[in-house]
Amino acid sequence: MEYQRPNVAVDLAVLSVVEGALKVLLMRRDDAPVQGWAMPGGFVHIDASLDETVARVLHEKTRLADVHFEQLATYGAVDRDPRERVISIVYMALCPAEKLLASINGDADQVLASLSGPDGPATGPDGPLTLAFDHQMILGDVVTRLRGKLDYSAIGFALLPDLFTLRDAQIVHEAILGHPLTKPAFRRKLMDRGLIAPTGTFEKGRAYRPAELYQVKTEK
Amino acid sequence: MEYQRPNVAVDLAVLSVVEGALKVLLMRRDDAPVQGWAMPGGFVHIDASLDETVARVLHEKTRLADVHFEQLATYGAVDRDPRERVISIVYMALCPAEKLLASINGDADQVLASLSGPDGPATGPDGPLTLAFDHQMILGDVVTRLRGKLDYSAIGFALLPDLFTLRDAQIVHEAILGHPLTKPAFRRKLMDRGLIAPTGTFEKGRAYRPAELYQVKTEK
DNA sequence: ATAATAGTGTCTATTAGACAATATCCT
DNA sequence: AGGATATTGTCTAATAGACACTATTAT
Repeated sequence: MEYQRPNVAVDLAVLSVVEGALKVLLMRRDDAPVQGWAMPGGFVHIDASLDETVARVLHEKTRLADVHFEQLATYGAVDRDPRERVISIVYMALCPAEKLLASINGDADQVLASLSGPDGPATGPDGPLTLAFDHQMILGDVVTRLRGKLDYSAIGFALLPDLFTLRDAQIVHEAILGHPLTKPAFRRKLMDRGLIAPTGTFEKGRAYRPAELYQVKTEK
Repeated sequence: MEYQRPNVAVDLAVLSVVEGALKVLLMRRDDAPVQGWAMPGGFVHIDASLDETVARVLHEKTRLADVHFEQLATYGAVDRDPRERVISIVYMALCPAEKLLASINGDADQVLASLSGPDGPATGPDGPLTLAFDHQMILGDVVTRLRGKLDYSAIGFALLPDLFTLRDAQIVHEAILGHPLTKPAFRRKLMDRGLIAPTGTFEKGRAYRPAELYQVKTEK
């Protein structure tokens, strides 16, 4: 081998909108000298593609499967891991709230942290969290990218279940953008983009008027 | 070492707009079994950051320095290089035409290929080129990203010299987008975005009315 | 004066937000 | 019947394209 090779890892920003707030799944790290909360991650093996590695890490750390993910960026500062050189390819994994909550039930080494904006800290139930490595900075990039892709891609729908109301969609958009939207304009834009279609069925069990359920259009 | 580590390289899409056409710098590869034209690239050494590696490769392969570059994406299919596992972090380097033309003068192993769109082939002076590895697909992603960032970022100005006319800027935008723009709307949008400022000086040596020279605003 | 391009003004079509009215369902 | 939310309609402000007009410079 001509050159000494760096380690290559994938790190995952597992994202969801829970009760109107954008959340990311973090795991406790206690291996000295690296302490604090970190995104789940794992090394890229010599015979596994990046996508296969993401799926493997997702399953190992969260038991999640069939989750939409896409690449964010790659981070390679020499000393981002103080122990040895690690280049991290960061992916965003987007998951509906119910699905994520079912998969991380009751583990004290995991936390769903709130992300308020590109510059705000990741916040757990007891206040701001100390993040390991450069993960706080990366999560800033995550929010920026999410906001940027929200209205020209279908990325927001990956955070919703198969059937959802327009109100659900609005809550997801507002959580990512960090500010409220007006209902008629939001509704029009969503319909005009042609990505979703009404199903003719309605939600049940609500105290008041039920909303129609929509789904993402499959193909065209 | 617990796992066998993959090679990590950076590949550069060195881009410019020359005579109204979007161009990318490609280099001939004759090492069997990999043949065809490829983006310049190089391995990431254990003690060099990604940005340092990009600057090093730029200088080694093109003698260019002080060029704006930004990360595109990372490609990691297991067999994208048939010889051994290589994960490539691809950067776009954006360069004004005069500067690029001065740096690649007269080298037969280099070509400035035209990029017509996300799906069109890279085309040299004698027709479509055969690209090595997955570089044809990557160049499709390059064009898509360029087009996407064109009107919410300052990326287009990195392809212009320090002083430029609004006509120059329009030519660059049209080359990237692949379709003509209307002059008043383009002019208004550029001015409204507040990224550039008139200098009060004018171009010289034109047969007809000279246009005012603009520059990118430094800070605010 | 003329050719050719620089730069500006106006009209219109589209889009997005604010606001309000009506519709519907559960209790 | 009443409360709360769903859904729709209208008005207005901002934006972008089309088109036409005026301005300026070299020859």
